[in-house]
Amino acid sequence: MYATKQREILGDFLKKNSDKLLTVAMIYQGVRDSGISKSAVYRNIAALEKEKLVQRCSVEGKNEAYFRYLGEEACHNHFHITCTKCGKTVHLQENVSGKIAELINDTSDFMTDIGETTIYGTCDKCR
Amino acid sequence: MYATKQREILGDFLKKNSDKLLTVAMIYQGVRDSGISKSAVYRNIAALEKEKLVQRCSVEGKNEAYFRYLGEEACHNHFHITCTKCGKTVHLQENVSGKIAELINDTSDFMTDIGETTIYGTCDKCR
DNA sequence: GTAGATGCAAACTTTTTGCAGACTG
DNA sequence: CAGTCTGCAAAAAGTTTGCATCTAC
Repeated sequence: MYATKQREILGDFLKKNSDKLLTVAMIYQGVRDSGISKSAVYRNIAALEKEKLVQRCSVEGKNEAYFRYLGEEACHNHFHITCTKCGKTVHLQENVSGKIAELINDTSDFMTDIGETTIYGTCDKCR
Repeated sequence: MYATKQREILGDFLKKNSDKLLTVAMIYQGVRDSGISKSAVYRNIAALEKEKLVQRCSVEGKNEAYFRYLGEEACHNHFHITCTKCGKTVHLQENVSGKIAELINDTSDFMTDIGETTIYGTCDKCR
């Protein structure tokens, strides 16, 4: 994966908005002035998704794909909680995340994939 | 919401496949012979989603919407775990689910919405 | 009888792809 | 220089909608 100017622009934008859920339209809106095409956004998002640096998710009632940036290394070791009302996302403490994963692994036939999971809820502002 | 024949067909199909993630294409494929149009599938799925009887989710690398049936009352009181490899879904024990929700609520500013959350992992067969 | 559902086809939105030219290493 | 990426525009895929008709209550 070459370090192109477009990729850098996209990466910067994603990092800056890692506490939100973004659609391709939102991303494109935010970076088009820096000079990057919609196809490049699609192609790079797809690449980042394969590398697990970006996570695809869905929002109730919406048909477009939403994405969240998970670029930081540490993000694979803790759960993310997203507000179903406003999309705000926070990182759950790592020790709590581990405890939860353990509980699940012990009481089911599944091995939890923390990085793939998003917990939904309501943030204090939206309550 | 009238109890139409189409709705019944759709409901039966969803119940029968509540341990899988389904796309509209899959659903339509499974019910078209019973006599139900694609629009009716879309419209009814949307209605069921609003009623929280069906949950929208996404699958890595796929752009279409996936759905899971959550029709049973009890399904709102426990987490669901879905295998990222094969889509198989199981219900996590209710007391464990409660414990997890409590942990999250106590260590973050969020109130967990169990019904909205799907935990991802790998099932024993896929490991 | 009336409000609500359906089917069909057309419209729309979102995503993917082919290709020629540009850039990275 | 070779392999990869980009932008554009066209194509494809997935979803929604208008309307006439039919059905549930």
